[in-house]
Amino acid sequence: MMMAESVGLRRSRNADSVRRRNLSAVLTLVHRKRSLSRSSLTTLTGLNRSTVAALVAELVLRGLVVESEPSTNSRVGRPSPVVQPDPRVVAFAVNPEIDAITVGLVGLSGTMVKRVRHELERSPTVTEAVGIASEIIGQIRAGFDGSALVVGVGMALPGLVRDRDGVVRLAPHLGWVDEPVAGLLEAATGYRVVGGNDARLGANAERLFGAGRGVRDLVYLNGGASGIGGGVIVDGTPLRGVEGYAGEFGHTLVTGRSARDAAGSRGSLELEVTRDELLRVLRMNGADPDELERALVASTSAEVRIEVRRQLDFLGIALGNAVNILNPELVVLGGFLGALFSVDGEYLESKVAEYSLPAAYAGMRMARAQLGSDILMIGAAELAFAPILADPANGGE
Amino acid sequence: MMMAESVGLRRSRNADSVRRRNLSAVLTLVHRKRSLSRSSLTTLTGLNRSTVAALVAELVLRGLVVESEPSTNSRVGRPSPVVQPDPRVVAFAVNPEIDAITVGLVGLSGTMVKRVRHELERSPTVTEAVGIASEIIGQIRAGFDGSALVVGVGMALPGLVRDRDGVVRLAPHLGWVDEPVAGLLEAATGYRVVGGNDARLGANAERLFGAGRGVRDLVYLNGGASGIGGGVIVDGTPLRGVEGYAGEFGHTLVTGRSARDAAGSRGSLELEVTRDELLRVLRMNGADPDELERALVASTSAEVRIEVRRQLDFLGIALGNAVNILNPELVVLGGFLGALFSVDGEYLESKVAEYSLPAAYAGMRMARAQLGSDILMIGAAELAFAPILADPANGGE
DNA sequence: GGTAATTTGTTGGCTAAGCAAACATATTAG
DNA sequence: CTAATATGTTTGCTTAGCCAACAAATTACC
Repeated sequence: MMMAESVGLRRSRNADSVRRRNLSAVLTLVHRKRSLSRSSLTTLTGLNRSTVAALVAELVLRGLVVESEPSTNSRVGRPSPVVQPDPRVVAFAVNPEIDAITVGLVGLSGTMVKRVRHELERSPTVTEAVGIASEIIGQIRAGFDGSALVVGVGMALPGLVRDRDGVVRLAPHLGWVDEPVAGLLEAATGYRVVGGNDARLGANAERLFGAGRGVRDLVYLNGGASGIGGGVIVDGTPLRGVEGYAGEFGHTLVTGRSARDAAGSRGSLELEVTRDELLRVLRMNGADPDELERALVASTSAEVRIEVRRQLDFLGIALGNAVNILNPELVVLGGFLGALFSVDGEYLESKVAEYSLPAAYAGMRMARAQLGSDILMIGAAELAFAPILADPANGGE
Repeated sequence: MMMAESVGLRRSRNADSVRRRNLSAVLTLVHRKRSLSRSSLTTLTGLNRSTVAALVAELVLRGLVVESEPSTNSRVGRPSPVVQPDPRVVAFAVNPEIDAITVGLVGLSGTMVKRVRHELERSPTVTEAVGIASEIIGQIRAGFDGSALVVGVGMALPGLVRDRDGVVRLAPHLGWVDEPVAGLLEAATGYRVVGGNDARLGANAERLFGAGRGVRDLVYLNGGASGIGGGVIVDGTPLRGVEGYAGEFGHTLVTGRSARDAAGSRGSLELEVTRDELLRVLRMNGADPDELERALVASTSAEVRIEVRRQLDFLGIALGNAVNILNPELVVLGGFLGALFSVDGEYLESKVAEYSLPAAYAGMRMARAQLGSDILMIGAAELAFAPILADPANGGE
């Protein structure tokens, strides 16, 4: 059993796994493209016309997709019906933070249906977070007309999350240690709840619907108020590691301090590259990402310019190392790292070039994150959609 | 077509791909285990008895495996025939180095059949390397009795290799730049030739037949005379990156020097952690790995102890970063890095613990590489075996 | 405006391949 | 020597994708 895994065989590969794979392929395509003609499904999957017709029919029967009249502006030939995710299929997304808990309702098309942000006076305990989230979920649920199919709840958690069971091993900013958040919310709501690290979910969201569409190998780094998180997509799949902790770029050592002077700080990326320091040199307190970016771009202060370059130097080291190790096609920068990139992307690129192998650097490009504030909602919902996308016939159980 | 890829669908998933997958699963298991009863194939694959019988029969017919009498010491019940790789199925492995070119003949069971090391006065040009390799291959070929099935040639190359076409982008120690080595050897021998970075092939070999058996996420680092190479296995698959350059840990920045004093060296791992420096403090010139290790362990010199710790400090930083980013289950150290680990593994572990997140470190262990000098031969041959393992029915073309 | 070309949907029969069940066989247990 | 057990072997069943023929809906073009 363990050995079967080691050959790379996931499930049974008996005859009916073919059906499962094909249903999954079709549903996944519809999910990602949001709208698609049946004929393009045929070309994209490489399956026979008649087979695709049968697959789509089954998905319609299961209430996962809807088929509608062909679009008018078509080419020569018989028009092909349009296939879209059934709007009744939804997932909840939950994102607890220091100052708020956000709950969203996301459709199978990857679009936000509803979004509720509950502001907080102080950082919530696990019990509070679960209580508030389940209450909001209950409210939204009460508004359903009965036809909705909720596939589950995905949680974007700011910390180390063991993805097997959604236990938060450590969320320093929330002060959570070894908290079975997913399990608690599951008990409170009755839905299946899956948790994941916020930045890793963001990486996946950017790959599916943002700057990384169609890219199979990318590195995503996000700069937030509480530090730097990241995620890696390898060959189209989010990198997990053994227990789901992969992608912690924030703790990469980027200076020799620790090795040199024992008294110094650890010299990790997220100690050197911080939003707070940018705000300080800009003489601002707290700002939303756009505001920060405008101020950075507008600033003519030498102090600001120097600080930006200092931070870009360190970011360049971390990215250079990442490029050497992972040889990605794309590096996506989100949060205030995106702002830094906007301010002086060329300088950052020159630094990455300096610290990475020419061949690896040559195959790479950089981009800002495209998804805005919905990114974590979409990423979290993706967790909840995953089972049904992988196995549309039995994904519910 | 590109999009089909982005859904994670490799080939066609029509009905006969099931057969391909199952044949591949069986042959891969036989390849890895070397010897296996048919009944254990049934349990390991999860397929039906009769299906496995048919699959094995087809593989026998194609000359890829042999079935033999059941082993005598069996349990209750009808004994099950033993399935093994057909010994006639072989691959050539080629490893050009500064001072020698090694050619090996490796069986489908992953064992060395023959090995020829051709010593050189000076570093070979590409033409020389290809010439020598193809001549040795010709000689070995001449000794075949005609029944041998050569699936191809795998090359372990000390440098950056674009794995799509086996072009060496840069092999600093050999002085090769943008050399289509694989193509040249293919033309010279008529066999299909595939090339890969030596350390990455080593990582795969260790995973299949060495310290990493059964492990799905591992990081491998090898220390050689010419630097430090590495490879990463993610979820059971070697990490490639876009063009196959992933795993270049040697160039990881482990000091802040470059950012601090522009005059200093780059401060990369392989500039700080070197075999030459160990040899220098040991007052040795050139030594085989075992000799170096014995000397290191035996030495009581303070200078040696200090240098070992200095190198372990840097190695600890690089590994700590790697652990944070990749969250591996196992770190395997080969070459003189294995020797360093033997000398003071506990110190290295303490350093890795210091630079990595506790949760990620807790899930990890370290080990020495197990495969000796055959590692590159086995890893390279694996490249040649890959097509036939993936598609036993048509892997030849 | 009518016919041809084109593309796609629909239907019915075919085939590949895994599965299940019944039976056969070779071993150990006692 | 018989029972228990595990596995090989054989036969027919079922699933599901494919193909080919035909139908339908659109554009192209005279």
